[in-house]
Amino acid sequence: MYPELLDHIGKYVTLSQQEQTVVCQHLELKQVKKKQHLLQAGQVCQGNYFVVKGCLRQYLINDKLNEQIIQFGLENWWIADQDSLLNQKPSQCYIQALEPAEVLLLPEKNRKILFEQVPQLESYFRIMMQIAFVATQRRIGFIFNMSDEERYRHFMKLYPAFAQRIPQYMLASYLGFTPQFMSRLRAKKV
Amino acid sequence: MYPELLDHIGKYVTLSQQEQTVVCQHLELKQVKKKQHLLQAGQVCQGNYFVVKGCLRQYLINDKLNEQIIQFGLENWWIADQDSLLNQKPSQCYIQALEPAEVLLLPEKNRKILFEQVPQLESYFRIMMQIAFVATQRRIGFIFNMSDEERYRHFMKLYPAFAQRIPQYMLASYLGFTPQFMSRLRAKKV
DNA sequence: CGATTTTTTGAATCATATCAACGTACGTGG
DNA sequence: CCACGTACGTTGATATGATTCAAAAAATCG
Repeated sequence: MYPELLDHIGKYVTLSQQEQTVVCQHLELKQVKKKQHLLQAGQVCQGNYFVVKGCLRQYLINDKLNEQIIQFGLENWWIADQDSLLNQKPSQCYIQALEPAEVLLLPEKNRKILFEQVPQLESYFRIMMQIAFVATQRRIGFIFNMSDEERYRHFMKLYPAFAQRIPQYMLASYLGFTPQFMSRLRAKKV
Repeated sequence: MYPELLDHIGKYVTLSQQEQTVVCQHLELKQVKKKQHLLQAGQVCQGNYFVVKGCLRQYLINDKLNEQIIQFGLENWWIADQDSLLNQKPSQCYIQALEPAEVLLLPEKNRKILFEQVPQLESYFRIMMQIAFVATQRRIGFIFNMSDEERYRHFMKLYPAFAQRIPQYMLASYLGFTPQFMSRLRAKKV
């Protein structure tokens, strides 16, 4: 049984004891080493990963051969390449552990079987997607309506602890500017 | 019966004749005049709108009192403020028709009832959210990895017809730059 | 047709990138 | 456990893409 995940699901839908057991039977617990990849560009994404412990990033390599971070994956959140999953096509991105991590994999083929047995999960995942969509839309709003400096300060205010956890250049990449610029922002008195 | 929507649903899940009828019974057809709003900031979003005909935009007013377009809604696509719907909170944005339009409203309270009667719809909406999420994530990739000019040319190549349908300054807003800059891009020889 | 909305153009300015060099920290093998 | 190499962070000078403000020109609408 995986209490972290079951607790998370419990916030959105109600599962019986038996359903909880069925859910856990369809998952695979994976220990991931720092810097290890769960997904590499070119592969079809195996399924959805629930982060029990640790911190992951999803990124792609752009035309200038720079890494561009699309998203971070933290405790009690899902991470996957939904595009690759939905269309069963090779991914364009990478998912990598930034710290030693523990994740639960819900393999895509198990997902389909599981959703038939526990239909509430369809609802749970619909809500997860809705939340992810809203968050991403909001991020676009920030990108367009705030300067890089504002966005940086906003992020630091919201997630000061998280910023400590990752190298600065990764945060710069996520926020959409260069590490040099970020260094200047930090140097600047507020 | 609303064939456009039923066709669309049919691409993702299978509904019986009777289920199709039930779905349509929970919808409200609305004729929307040009410039009319389906949602105003401060209101709780009424539900999901399926665009049968016409073109809508979802936008917010930023700190500098400029309109920032978050998304367009075209034929055979859904538009709504998911944040407002999910959390039943007042919206921060507007949804407005750019042309005389015809939309189907699935009111939020009907949605819940309907999903119980036709569980495949939960799956259908899960997929809609997943598609929307992927599209928005991809948009962030474009914003970070392409210059404004590249993004403009990319958009024009993908959706030349759509670009004709809306004022330039709205496309500029969607792409994240000023109308003046867009005018200069157009003036420039390719 | 006049009124409003949308697009264009010019000049000045600003935010951020780029390139390059140097400083620091950190983890890995000897 | 130290030393070395690599990864990460800082700083300065210069370049550039995009914004701003202002005004005129063009298109659209009732």
